[in-house]
Amino acid sequence: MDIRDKRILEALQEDATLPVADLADRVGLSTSACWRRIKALEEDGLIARRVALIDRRKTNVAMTVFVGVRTSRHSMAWLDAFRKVIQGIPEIVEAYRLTGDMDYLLRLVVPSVEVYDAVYKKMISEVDFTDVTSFISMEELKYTTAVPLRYA
Amino acid sequence: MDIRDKRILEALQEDATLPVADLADRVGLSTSACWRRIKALEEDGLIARRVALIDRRKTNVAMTVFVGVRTSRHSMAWLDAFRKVIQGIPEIVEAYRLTGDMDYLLRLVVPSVEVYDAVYKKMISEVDFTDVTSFISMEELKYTTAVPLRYA
DNA sequence: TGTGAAAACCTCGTAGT
DNA sequence: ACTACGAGGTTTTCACA
Repeated sequence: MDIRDKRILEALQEDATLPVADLADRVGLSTSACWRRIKALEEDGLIARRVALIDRRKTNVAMTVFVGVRTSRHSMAWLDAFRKVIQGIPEIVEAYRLTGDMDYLLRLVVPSVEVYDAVYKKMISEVDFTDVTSFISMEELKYTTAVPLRYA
Repeated sequence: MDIRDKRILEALQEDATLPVADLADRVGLSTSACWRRIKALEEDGLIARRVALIDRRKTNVAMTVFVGVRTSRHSMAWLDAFRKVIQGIPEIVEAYRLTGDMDYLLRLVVPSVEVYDAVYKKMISEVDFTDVTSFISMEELKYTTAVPLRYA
Protein backbone atom coordinates (compact mmCIF):
# COMPACT_ATOMS: atom_id res chain seq x y z
CA MET A 1 0.00 0.00 0.00
CA ASP A 2 1.00 3.55 -0.69
CA ILE A 3 2.91 5.07 2.20
CA ARG A 4 0.66 8.11 2.18
CA ASP A 5 -2.47 6.01 2.46
CA LYS A 6 -0.88 4.34 5.45
CA ARG A 7 -0.16 7.64 7.08
CA ILE A 8 -3.72 8.78 6.48
CA LEU A 9 -5.05 5.60 8.07
CA GLU A 10 -2.63 5.88 10.96
CA ALA A 11 -3.79 9.40 11.70
CA LEU A 12 -7.49 8.60 11.37
CA GLN A 13 -7.13 5.55 13.59
CA GLU A 14 -5.99 7.89 16.34
CA ASP A 15 -8.26 10.83 15.66
CA ALA A 16 -11.08 10.79 13.15
CA THR A 17 -12.01 14.42 13.78
CA LEU A 18 -8.89 15.72 12.07
CA PRO A 19 -9.84 18.17 9.29
CA VAL A 20 -8.81 17.05 5.85
CA ALA A 21 -6.62 20.13 5.40
CA ASP A 22 -4.60 19.36 8.56
CA LEU A 23 -4.28 15.74 7.59
CA ALA A 24 -3.10 16.80 4.12
CA ASP A 25 -0.38 18.96 5.66
CA ARG A 26 0.77 16.16 7.89
CA VAL A 27 0.89 13.64 5.07
CA GLY A 28 2.41 16.06 2.57
CA LEU A 29 -0.45 16.25 0.11
CA SER A 30 -2.78 18.92 -1.15
CA THR A 31 -6.20 19.02 0.44
CA SER A 32 -7.97 17.71 -2.62
CA ALA A 33 -5.56 14.84 -3.22
CA CYS A 34 -5.84 13.87 0.43
CA TRP A 35 -9.60 14.11 0.30
CA ARG A 36 -9.74 11.87 -2.76
CA ARG A 37 -7.58 9.28 -1.04
CA ILE A 38 -9.81 9.26 2.02
CA LYS A 39 -12.86 8.81 -0.20
CA ALA A 40 -11.15 5.91 -1.95
CA LEU A 41 -10.22 4.30 1.36
CA GLU A 42 -13.82 4.54 2.50
CA GLU A 43 -15.05 3.26 -0.84
CA ASP A 44 -12.75 0.26 -0.68
CA GLY A 45 -13.89 -0.49 2.84
CA LEU A 46 -10.47 -0.04 4.41
CA ILE A 47 -12.03 2.58 6.61
CA ALA A 48 -14.96 0.56 7.88
CA ARG A 49 -16.53 3.28 9.97
CA ARG A 50 -15.97 6.14 12.37
CA VAL A 51 -17.12 5.74 15.94
CA ALA A 52 -16.98 7.50 19.27
CA LEU A 53 -15.12 5.66 22.02
CA ILE A 54 -16.76 5.95 25.41
CA ASP A 55 -14.92 5.92 28.73
CA ARG A 56 -15.99 2.69 30.41
CA ARG A 57 -15.23 3.87 33.92
CA LYS A 58 -17.52 6.84 33.50
CA THR A 59 -20.41 4.76 32.22
CA ASN A 60 -20.28 2.22 35.03
CA VAL A 61 -18.88 -0.72 33.15
CA ALA A 62 -15.36 -0.55 34.52
CA MET A 63 -15.06 -4.28 35.07
CA THR A 64 -13.80 -6.60 32.36
CA VAL A 65 -14.42 -10.33 32.56
CA PHE A 66 -13.11 -12.98 30.20
CA VAL A 67 -15.20 -16.07 29.82
CA GLY A 68 -13.90 -19.29 28.35
CA VAL A 69 -16.62 -21.57 27.10
CA ARG A 70 -16.64 -25.20 26.00
CA THR A 71 -19.40 -27.27 24.46
CA SER A 72 -19.95 -30.88 23.49
CA ARG A 73 -22.73 -29.96 21.07
CA HIS A 74 -20.74 -29.64 17.88
CA SER A 75 -23.63 -28.82 15.60
CA MET A 76 -24.30 -25.92 13.32
CA ALA A 77 -27.60 -25.37 15.08
CA TRP A 78 -25.82 -24.91 18.38
CA LEU A 79 -23.39 -22.43 16.85
CA ASP A 80 -26.22 -20.41 15.35
CA ALA A 81 -28.05 -20.33 18.66
CA PHE A 82 -24.86 -19.30 20.45
CA ARG A 83 -24.23 -16.59 17.89
CA LYS A 84 -27.70 -15.19 18.42
CA VAL A 85 -27.33 -15.14 22.18
CA ILE A 86 -23.99 -13.35 21.90
CA GLN A 87 -25.43 -10.69 19.62
CA GLY A 88 -28.29 -10.11 21.98
CA ILE A 89 -26.17 -9.46 25.05
CA PRO A 90 -24.59 -5.99 24.91
CA GLU A 91 -22.28 -6.75 27.82
CA ILE A 92 -20.46 -9.18 25.51
CA VAL A 93 -18.23 -6.90 23.50
CA GLU A 94 -15.98 -9.50 21.91
CA ALA A 95 -16.34 -13.19 21.08
CA TYR A 96 -13.95 -15.54 19.31
CA ARG A 97 -13.95 -19.18 18.35
CA LEU A 98 -10.56 -20.61 19.17
CA THR A 99 -8.50 -23.56 18.00
CA GLY A 100 -9.01 -26.81 19.81
CA ASP A 101 -12.18 -28.65 20.68
CA MET A 102 -14.77 -25.92 20.19
CA ASP A 103 -13.52 -23.38 22.62
CA TYR A 104 -14.86 -19.87 22.74
CA LEU A 105 -13.50 -16.83 24.43
CA LEU A 106 -15.75 -13.92 25.36
CA ARG A 107 -14.93 -10.51 26.71
CA LEU A 108 -17.58 -8.84 28.82
CA VAL A 109 -17.83 -5.41 30.35
CA VAL A 110 -19.98 -5.09 33.46
CA PRO A 111 -20.33 -2.87 36.52
CA SER A 112 -19.69 -5.63 39.11
CA VAL A 113 -19.45 -9.34 39.82
CA GLU A 114 -23.13 -9.34 40.73
CA VAL A 115 -24.09 -8.12 37.30
CA TYR A 116 -21.63 -10.53 35.71
CA ASP A 117 -23.36 -13.33 37.56
CA ALA A 118 -26.72 -12.21 36.21
CA VAL A 119 -25.38 -12.13 32.66
CA TYR A 120 -23.78 -15.53 33.21
CA LYS A 121 -27.13 -16.97 34.35
CA LYS A 122 -28.87 -15.47 31.36
CA MET A 123 -26.29 -17.03 29.06
CA ILE A 124 -26.52 -20.56 30.46
CA SER A 125 -30.30 -20.36 30.44
CA GLU A 126 -30.26 -19.76 26.70
CA VAL A 127 -27.53 -22.13 25.49
CA ASP A 128 -25.96 -25.35 26.73
CA PHE A 129 -22.34 -25.34 27.80
CA THR A 130 -20.28 -28.19 29.12
CA ASP A 131 -17.77 -25.91 30.75
CA VAL A 132 -17.48 -22.22 31.62
CA THR A 133 -14.44 -20.55 33.16
CA SER A 134 -14.22 -16.87 34.02
CA PHE A 135 -11.24 -14.62 34.56
CA ILE A 136 -11.64 -11.20 36.02
CA SER A 137 -9.39 -8.45 34.73
CA MET A 138 -7.62 -6.50 37.43
CA GLU A 139 -6.09 -3.99 35.10
CA GLU A 140 -6.30 -2.96 31.49
CA LEU A 141 -2.71 -2.52 30.39
CA LYS A 142 -3.53 -1.76 26.80
CA TYR A 143 -6.58 -1.27 24.67
CA THR A 144 -6.45 0.15 21.20
CA THR A 145 -8.62 -0.02 18.11
CA ALA A 146 -5.60 0.87 15.97
CA VAL A 147 -4.17 -2.04 14.03
CA PRO A 148 -0.58 -2.15 12.74
CA LEU A 149 -0.30 -1.10 9.10
CA ARG A 150 3.20 -2.34 8.40
CA TYR A 151 1.85 -5.45 6.66
CA ALA A 152 -0.69 -3.65 4.49
CA MET B 1 -27.70 9.56 33.48
CA ASP B 2 -30.17 11.46 31.35
CA ILE B 3 -31.92 9.25 28.86
CA ARG B 4 -31.15 11.66 26.04
CA ASP B 5 -27.45 11.65 26.82
CA LYS B 6 -27.60 7.88 26.64
CA ARG B 7 -29.27 7.99 23.27
CA ILE B 8 -26.68 10.45 22.01
CA LEU B 9 -23.87 8.18 23.18
CA GLU B 10 -25.57 5.13 21.72
CA ALA B 11 -25.81 6.78 18.34
CA LEU B 12 -22.26 8.13 18.35
CA GLN B 13 -20.88 4.76 19.41
CA GLU B 14 -22.31 3.36 16.19
CA ASP B 15 -21.61 6.27 13.87
CA ALA B 16 -19.59 9.30 14.84
CA THR B 17 -20.12 11.01 11.48
CA LEU B 18 -23.78 11.70 12.19
CA PRO B 19 -24.50 15.43 11.82
CA VAL B 20 -25.66 17.11 15.01
CA ALA B 21 -28.96 18.10 13.37
CA ASP B 22 -29.82 14.49 12.46
CA LEU B 23 -28.82 13.28 15.89
CA ALA B 24 -30.96 16.00 17.44
CA ASP B 25 -33.97 14.83 15.44
CA ARG B 26 -33.44 11.26 16.47
CA VAL B 27 -33.07 12.12 20.14
CA GLY B 28 -35.87 14.68 20.11
CA LEU B 29 -33.85 17.77 20.86
CA SER B 30 -33.12 21.01 19.11
CA THR B 31 -29.80 21.19 17.29
CA SER B 32 -28.27 23.58 19.79
CA ALA B 33 -29.42 21.65 22.84
CA CYS B 34 -28.04 18.48 21.32
CA TRP B 35 -24.80 20.18 20.41
CA ARG B 36 -24.35 21.50 23.95
CA ARG B 37 -24.91 18.03 25.36
CA ILE B 38 -22.33 16.54 23.03
CA LYS B 39 -19.86 19.25 24.07
CA ALA B 40 -20.55 18.47 27.73
CA LEU B 41 -20.08 14.75 27.16
CA GLU B 42 -16.73 15.47 25.51
CA GLU B 43 -15.78 17.90 28.25
CA ASP B 44 -16.59 15.34 30.95
CA GLY B 45 -14.57 12.72 29.14
CA LEU B 46 -17.48 10.37 28.58
CA ILE B 47 -16.73 10.62 24.90
CA ALA B 48 -13.04 9.82 25.04
CA ARG B 49 -12.33 10.24 21.36
CA ARG B 50 -13.52 9.60 17.85
CA VAL B 51 -11.59 7.15 15.74
CA ALA B 52 -11.73 5.42 12.38
CA LEU B 53 -12.07 1.64 12.51
CA ILE B 54 -10.01 -0.13 9.89
CA ASP B 55 -10.95 -3.43 8.27
CA ARG B 56 -8.33 -5.89 9.51
CA ARG B 57 -8.73 -8.29 6.63
CA LYS B 58 -8.00 -5.56 4.14
CA THR B 59 -4.85 -4.44 5.93
CA ASN B 60 -3.36 -7.92 6.18
CA VAL B 61 -3.81 -8.51 9.88
CA ALA B 62 -6.73 -10.90 9.64
CA MET B 63 -5.36 -13.31 12.23
CA THR B 64 -6.11 -12.91 15.92
CA VAL B 65 -4.02 -14.66 18.54
CA PHE B 66 -4.58 -14.70 22.27
CA VAL B 67 -1.54 -15.09 24.44
CA GLY B 68 -1.68 -16.11 28.07
CA VAL B 69 1.39 -15.17 30.02
CA ARG B 70 2.66 -16.12 33.46
CA THR B 71 5.63 -14.85 35.41
CA SER B 72 7.40 -15.65 38.64
CA ARG B 73 8.98 -12.20 38.80
CA HIS B 74 6.42 -10.41 40.94
CA SER B 75 8.17 -7.08 41.08
CA MET B 76 7.11 -3.61 40.10
CA ALA B 77 10.19 -3.35 37.93
CA TRP B 78 9.09 -6.39 35.95
CA LEU B 79 5.60 -4.97 35.47
CA ASP B 80 6.99 -1.67 34.26
CA ALA B 81 9.27 -3.43 31.81
CA PHE B 82 6.39 -5.59 30.60
CA ARG B 83 4.20 -2.52 30.19
CA LYS B 84 6.82 -0.83 28.08
CA VAL B 85 7.26 -3.84 25.83
CA ILE B 86 3.50 -4.10 25.34
CA GLN B 87 3.21 -0.45 24.40
CA GLY B 88 6.04 -0.80 21.92
CA ILE B 89 4.51 -3.68 19.99
CA PRO B 90 1.68 -2.50 17.73
CA GLU B 91 0.53 -6.05 17.04
CA ILE B 92 -0.58 -6.23 20.67
CA VAL B 93 -3.93 -4.47 20.62
CA GLU B 94 -5.19 -5.47 24.05
CA ALA B 95 -3.53 -6.51 27.30
CA TYR B 96 -5.06 -7.33 30.67
CA ARG B 97 -3.78 -8.38 34.06
CA LEU B 98 -6.04 -11.11 35.36
CA THR B 99 -6.91 -12.49 38.77
CA GLY B 100 -4.77 -15.31 40.04
CA ASP B 101 -1.04 -15.59 40.29
CA MET B 102 0.04 -12.83 37.93
CA ASP B 103 -1.60 -13.93 34.76
CA TYR B 104 -1.78 -11.74 31.73
CA LEU B 105 -3.88 -12.06 28.64
CA LEU B 106 -2.88 -10.40 25.38
CA ARG B 107 -4.71 -10.07 22.11
CA LEU B 108 -2.60 -9.76 19.00
CA VAL B 109 -3.45 -9.13 15.39
CA VAL B 110 -1.01 -10.47 12.81
CA PRO B 111 -0.94 -11.58 9.17
CA SER B 112 0.15 -15.18 9.85
CA VAL B 113 1.58 -17.67 12.31
CA GLU B 114 5.04 -16.87 10.98
CA VAL B 115 4.69 -13.25 11.95
CA TYR B 116 3.14 -14.22 15.26
CA ASP B 117 6.21 -16.32 15.93
CA ALA B 118 8.44 -13.36 15.20
CA VAL B 119 6.48 -11.14 17.57
CA TYR B 120 6.58 -13.91 20.19
CA LYS B 121 10.34 -14.13 19.89
CA LYS B 122 10.66 -10.38 20.20
CA MET B 123 8.55 -10.45 23.33
CA ILE B 124 10.46 -13.18 25.12
CA SER B 125 13.74 -11.54 24.20
CA GLU B 126 12.69 -8.39 26.03
CA VAL B 127 10.97 -9.75 29.15
CA ASP B 128 11.15 -12.94 31.22
CA PHE B 129 8.15 -15.23 31.28
CA THR B 130 7.75 -18.51 33.09
CA ASP B 131 4.94 -19.64 30.88
CA VAL B 132 3.38 -18.60 27.58
CA THR B 133 0.32 -20.19 26.00
CA SER B 134 -1.21 -19.12 22.71
CA PHE B 135 -4.67 -19.63 21.28
CA ILE B 136 -5.40 -18.88 17.67
CA SER B 137 -8.79 -17.45 16.82
CA MET B 138 -10.60 -19.27 14.05
CA GLU B 139 -13.48 -16.86 13.85
CA GLU B 140 -14.47 -13.50 15.22
CA LEU B 141 -18.09 -13.89 16.29
CA LYS B 142 -18.41 -10.43 17.75
CA TYR B 143 -16.33 -7.31 18.03
CA THR B 144 -17.75 -4.02 19.06
CA THR B 145 -16.37 -0.86 20.62
CA ALA B 146 -19.85 0.00 21.89
CA VAL B 147 -20.35 -0.54 25.61
CA PRO B 148 -23.77 -1.06 27.22
CA LEU B 149 -25.19 2.15 28.68
CA ARG B 150 -27.95 0.66 30.80
CA TYR B 151 -25.83 0.97 33.95
CA ALA B 152 -24.73 4.56 33.37
C1' DT C 1 -34.06 26.57 25.29
C1' DG C 2 -34.33 28.28 20.75
C1' DT C 3 -32.98 31.44 16.73
C1' DG C 4 -30.01 32.80 13.62
C1' DA C 5 -25.80 34.13 11.60
C1' DA C 6 -20.80 33.77 11.05
C1' DA C 7 -17.01 30.63 10.66
C1' DA C 8 -15.21 26.32 9.48
C1' DC C 9 -15.28 22.54 6.82
C1' DC C 10 -16.51 19.37 3.20
C1' DT C 11 -17.29 18.33 -1.60
C1' DC C 12 -16.04 18.45 -5.98
C1' DG C 13 -15.22 20.88 -10.37
C1' DT C 14 -11.70 22.89 -13.36
C1' DA C 15 -7.24 24.12 -15.08
C1' DG C 16 -2.41 23.56 -15.09
C1' DT C 17 2.11 20.52 -13.89
C1' DA D 1 -1.83 11.30 -10.41
C1' DC D 2 -0.89 15.59 -8.03
C1' DT D 3 -1.23 20.82 -7.19
C1' DA D 4 -3.77 24.91 -6.77
C1' DC D 5 -7.77 27.45 -6.61
C1' DG D 6 -12.35 28.26 -5.58
C1' DA D 7 -17.46 28.08 -5.69
C1' DG D 8 -21.33 26.28 -3.31
C1' DG D 9 -23.46 23.60 0.12
C1' DT D 10 -23.41 21.63 4.67
C1' DT D 11 -22.23 21.60 9.37
C1' DT D 12 -20.38 23.42 13.39
C1' DT D 13 -20.07 26.84 16.70
C1' DC D 14 -21.65 30.25 19.64
C1' DA D 15 -23.64 34.93 20.84
C1' DC D 16 -27.85 36.65 22.13
C1' DA D 17 -32.73 36.83 22.77
